[in-house]
Amino acid sequence: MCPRHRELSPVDYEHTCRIRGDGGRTLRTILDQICNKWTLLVVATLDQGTLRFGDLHQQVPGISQRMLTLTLRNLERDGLVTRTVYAEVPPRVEYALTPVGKSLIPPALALAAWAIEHVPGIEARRADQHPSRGTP
Amino acid sequence: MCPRHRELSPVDYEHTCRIRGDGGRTLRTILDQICNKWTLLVVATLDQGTLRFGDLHQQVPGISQRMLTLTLRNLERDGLVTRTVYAEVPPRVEYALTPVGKSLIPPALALAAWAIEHVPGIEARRADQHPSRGTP
DNA sequence: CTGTATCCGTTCCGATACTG
DNA sequence: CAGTATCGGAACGGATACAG
Repeated sequence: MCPRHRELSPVDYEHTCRIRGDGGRTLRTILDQICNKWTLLVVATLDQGTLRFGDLHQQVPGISQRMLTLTLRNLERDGLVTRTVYAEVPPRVEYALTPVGKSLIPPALALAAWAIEHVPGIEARRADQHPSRGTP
Repeated sequence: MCPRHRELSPVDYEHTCRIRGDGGRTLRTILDQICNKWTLLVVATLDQGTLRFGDLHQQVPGISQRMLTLTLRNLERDGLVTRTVYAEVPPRVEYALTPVGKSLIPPALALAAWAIEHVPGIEARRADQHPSRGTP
């Protein structure tokens, strides 16, 4: 335990160090992973079950073909989704969550719940402070 | 409930829709907010209690003065932290979490716990797939 | 001590065109 | 259907210098 934390209560220490940990490196690794605007939404969408590329493209609103491909490639590389190619004409490719991928859903839910509860208030604040610039 | 979700089980529907919600807009709002590399670390650091600008600069490893200022200004604008200026020489400015800011800690913990559990495996996968650069 | 202003390279990502 | 390739604008963020 680092000296600065000696006087914190156990619960505070647990909070602080679990998040800040190794100088934030572990947390930043996952943030780098999920914070690219699309990853979490793709994972959440795949929580429904196996989906084809085209289905994902339809169900994740606003994602471009390029970003969907890149996102899925990263998720596959990290072992969060599986990619199954069927040698048919026309081609069919199916994506599904691995157990590791599924395990990301509950933390994502916690974040989503927080967002649903607090984002409206945050946006109201922003609107108050920048009356001209709102949601485009 | 949208037509595509009619046949999902209630729990699946709850999962999917709580995350994907309004086309992912609410979730993306908070992701845009916390995914800027520093916000979550600053919030986690402030979980200790009130801190001065210089303390934060020391305790968040690697953050630049500029990014700390910008991050704190955004958090203040969104009502997650308070900023208190004391008219002294030299000046003293203290930052603290608001209740809304504190409420972000538990979801952040859930994410951090996931990262601590799974990031090592993910990095091992990446290392396997990119063994070395420059092998002849 | 607590910032602001400016420069500037890097990364992100949308649009578009093309392919098996 | 399921990608890949390329371009270019925009945003991110580090370094540095300057200021109240």
